[in-house]
Amino acid sequence: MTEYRALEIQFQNMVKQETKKNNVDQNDNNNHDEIMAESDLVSLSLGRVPSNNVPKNEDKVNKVSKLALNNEDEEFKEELALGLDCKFETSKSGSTTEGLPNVPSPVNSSEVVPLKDDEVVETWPPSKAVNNKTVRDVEDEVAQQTPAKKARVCVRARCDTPTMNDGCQWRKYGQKIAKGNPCPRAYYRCTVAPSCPVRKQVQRCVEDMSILITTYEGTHNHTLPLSATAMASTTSAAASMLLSGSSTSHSGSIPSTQTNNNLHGLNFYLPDGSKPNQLYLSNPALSSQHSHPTITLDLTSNPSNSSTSPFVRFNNNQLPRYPSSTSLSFSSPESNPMHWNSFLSYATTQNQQPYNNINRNNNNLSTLNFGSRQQNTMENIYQSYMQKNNNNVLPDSTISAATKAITADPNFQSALAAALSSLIGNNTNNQGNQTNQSGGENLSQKMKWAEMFPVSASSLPSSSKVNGCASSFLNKTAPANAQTGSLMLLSPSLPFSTTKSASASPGGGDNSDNTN
DNA sequence: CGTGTTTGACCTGCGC
DNA sequence: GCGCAGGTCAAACACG
Repeated sequence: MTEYRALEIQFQNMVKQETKKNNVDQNDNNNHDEIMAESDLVSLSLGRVPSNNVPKNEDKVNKVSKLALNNEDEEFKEELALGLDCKFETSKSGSTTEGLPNVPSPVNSSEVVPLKDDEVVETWPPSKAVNNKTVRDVEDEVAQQTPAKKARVCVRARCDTPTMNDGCQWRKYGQKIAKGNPCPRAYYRCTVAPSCPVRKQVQRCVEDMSILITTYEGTHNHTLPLSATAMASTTSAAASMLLSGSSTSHSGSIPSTQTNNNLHGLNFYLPDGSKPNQLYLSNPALSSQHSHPTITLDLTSNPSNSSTSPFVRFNNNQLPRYPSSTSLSFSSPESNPMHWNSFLSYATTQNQQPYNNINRNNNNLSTLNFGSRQQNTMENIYQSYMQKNNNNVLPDSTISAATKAITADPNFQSALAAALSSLIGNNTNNQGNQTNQSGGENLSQKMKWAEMFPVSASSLPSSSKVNGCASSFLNKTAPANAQTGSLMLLSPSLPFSTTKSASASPGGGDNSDNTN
């Protein structure tokens, strides 16, 4: 532990030094505040590769900083990639890290998504570029990057269409009747790049045919359409979360108590005590996937579990039977995703000031920010929301716990955010499929939202004054909103994606009507 | 004609 | 070694 702490401090010092260097290199002093603020944010870098020739190791350490310094819009489109490069910066004080002794380091957290050997070579050649790493570091990386089986992320969501429209392009290459489920399982391969190893399986749930079970495997090795980033970041973060937990669990060198504290990378700090509370996650979806570490994101509603916060529900009375698998439930107890739609819209509005500050100088930064700086905002949002819905009042302690749960772990934050975006996308999608009145419903929802959370338009930056509410942005296509910043990460999974519907997944055909 | 889907055959891993 | 089930291949087919 002493060595680990020393390394951790050393790493943080390196990050600080590199950040300072970049600040000097970058003559634009206006960027300084945003950069320093950025270090406090939870940032999904989306695998964006800086265009300047930076050595890989330096690149890893400093990717977030460099992201904040890059100003060219075109590079955003060209170099936006997804998968392994979710970067999480802890706060400068290091209190978060100290409080969470086993939180993976930023470097490790970006490298836990499994890869085949050849992919490792492609992405991080084990060459001289890694000369800063100790032998042990390299060994750890190898151990994490080459698990026995690829991690899988299973997404359960209610969906009427044959597949969820996750924004990516898929080609069906097989279909099989699996044992125990009369519904055929379809196999899809990512066709964005010929060599992309990502595959997904789509199958209806045998218990509830309205639930679509989509299982993602692998990591995209190419740039992604903006509309595909939400789901990809979800799966990436979830896989990262899963593997960080499982790899730790399987490590014999770490005392078991510490191992437990870091299980699945989720540590939650409740307000009633200083001791961290571990929420163990139930694990209902393992039946046919024993050979693969699997994490399940449950976007379906489950009325039997509706006693807790609508933010997140966990079955925390049960230890995971399978250490390599995890289940997360993002269900809404009311089964009404429109509430989440409103919620996110408001959150975006509230957060536009910092994002626009960043994006003025850094149009290519996609930042998903549920970080600690926004904690108060998150609480305020939720409490305001609850005040407007008196039939759903929860104790303050529950609200605080839920908020802290969301803000405590960056992996979880990103997974949650993208999962919510997926939920919204499905909901909007269904509306569009049912009738042609989705526009009217959106308008209606916007009005409801404005009623719940009146926001002075003058308080918003000029660039965000379009309709004065971020929900309006949900009705637009992704590229047109490149400046809206963080929630761009959320919008891509919405059904009005800009990918060519002809080559999208089968569900995309149904969704193409919603493009406008 | 190009692209995507279908579907039977084939491959592979695992349990017995 | 055998059988089963999951997963993949690839020729045939459909569609715009």
